[in-house]
Amino acid sequence: MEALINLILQFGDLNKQQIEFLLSKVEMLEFKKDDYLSEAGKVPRYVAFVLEGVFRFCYYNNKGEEITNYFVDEGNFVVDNQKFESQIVASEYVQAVTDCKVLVFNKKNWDQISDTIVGWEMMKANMVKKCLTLAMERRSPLVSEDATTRYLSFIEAFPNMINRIPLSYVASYLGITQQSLSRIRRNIR
Amino acid sequence: MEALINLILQFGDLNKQQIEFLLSKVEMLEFKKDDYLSEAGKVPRYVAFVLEGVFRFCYYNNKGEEITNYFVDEGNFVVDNQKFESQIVASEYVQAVTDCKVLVFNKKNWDQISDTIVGWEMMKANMVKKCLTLAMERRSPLVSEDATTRYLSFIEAFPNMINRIPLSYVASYLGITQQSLSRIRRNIR
DNA sequence: CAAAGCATTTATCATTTGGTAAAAAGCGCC
DNA sequence: GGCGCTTTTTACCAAATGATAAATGCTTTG
Repeated sequence: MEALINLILQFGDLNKQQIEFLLSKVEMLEFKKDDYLSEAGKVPRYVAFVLEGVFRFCYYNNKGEEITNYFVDEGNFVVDNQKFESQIVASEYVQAVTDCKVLVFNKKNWDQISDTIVGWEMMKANMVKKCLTLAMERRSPLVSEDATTRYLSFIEAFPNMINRIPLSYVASYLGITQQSLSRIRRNIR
Repeated sequence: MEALINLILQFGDLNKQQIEFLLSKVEMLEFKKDDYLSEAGKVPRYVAFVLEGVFRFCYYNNKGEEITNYFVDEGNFVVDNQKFESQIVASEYVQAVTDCKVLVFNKKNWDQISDTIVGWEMMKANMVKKCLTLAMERRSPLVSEDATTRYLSFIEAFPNMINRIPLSYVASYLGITQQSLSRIRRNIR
């Protein structure tokens, strides 16, 4: 709980009452490895905060290949924000890469927070902005660098994920086949 | 002017007075092809709205290669938002790809708008969110697809830029050499 | 422990892309 | 029109990555 509050307080001040209120709206959930937090074709149900584990965003391209877009681990929010806020069906999956424990807000509770805490909308907007900016900074270099450089910068961006994520997910995040990634790892050693 | 107001009104309502006030804070500037709107190592001076022309974001990697990150054309804001808001030095250049005409807000005026128009902060946050989301959607597919597919989706994302942007910029945006892009164009025909 | 089911690594060859260099095309300028 | 400059296209070979297939390694489970 504390980790969630600490994160939120980086984006604005809340008094004790407001924090109490927030926590009264939260629910703890567990996801087994490979479970979906939200699915393409369905409306996302939760804003989730990761207590334990790793999630990934992924989708399928027109060749039926599964593409991993992004990883999220402990201490961060994981949500298909745009689709959650407007309650429309998602085009991406959010899947547990490991067993996960999360705190979630459902849409009703999430909206009640906006209605109750003055300034919450602004805090929320800044949280979203920060997440998107970070994601952009991490994704952008993936286009222009060669595969080895991309892999090295992946390790830098997600240092404590490397031992918990299947090789194939990392490979698709980097835009290469898993065979290529395996080869790259050999050459690095 | 009207284009600017129309864009802004998509993110919230403003009365006539507020629109007047906004317009009193704006300044028209022209940039010649290759001029910089903002530079790496300098604090961005303006939020700019493009009336005519195309800008690009670019930077230099550790091999001294120039990498184009993004393009912005008529009807859109162009600004290194994060660096502008916090007034810290940028690491990217924003350069005119063609001769450009823009409306700009300097930092002082931009802040005055926040102080004057109730709800402006929220509108601003939503504008930034929208821009970042769009940029993410455009950049992400560039990682996982092959070069030909990337080029085709570039044309789709920026249909009226293709004849105004040097081949080399497009190539670096797509993460390939200009020779490769030239070859790809030949094969498409 | 053995068997089965995944995940990862290797190997081989085809294809794509990069690097270098040079030719061709486009464009402003005198 | 011709000259100089920049941009784009070609060509050639080297290097990186993809596709396919098989081998190895690692877990789970009975």
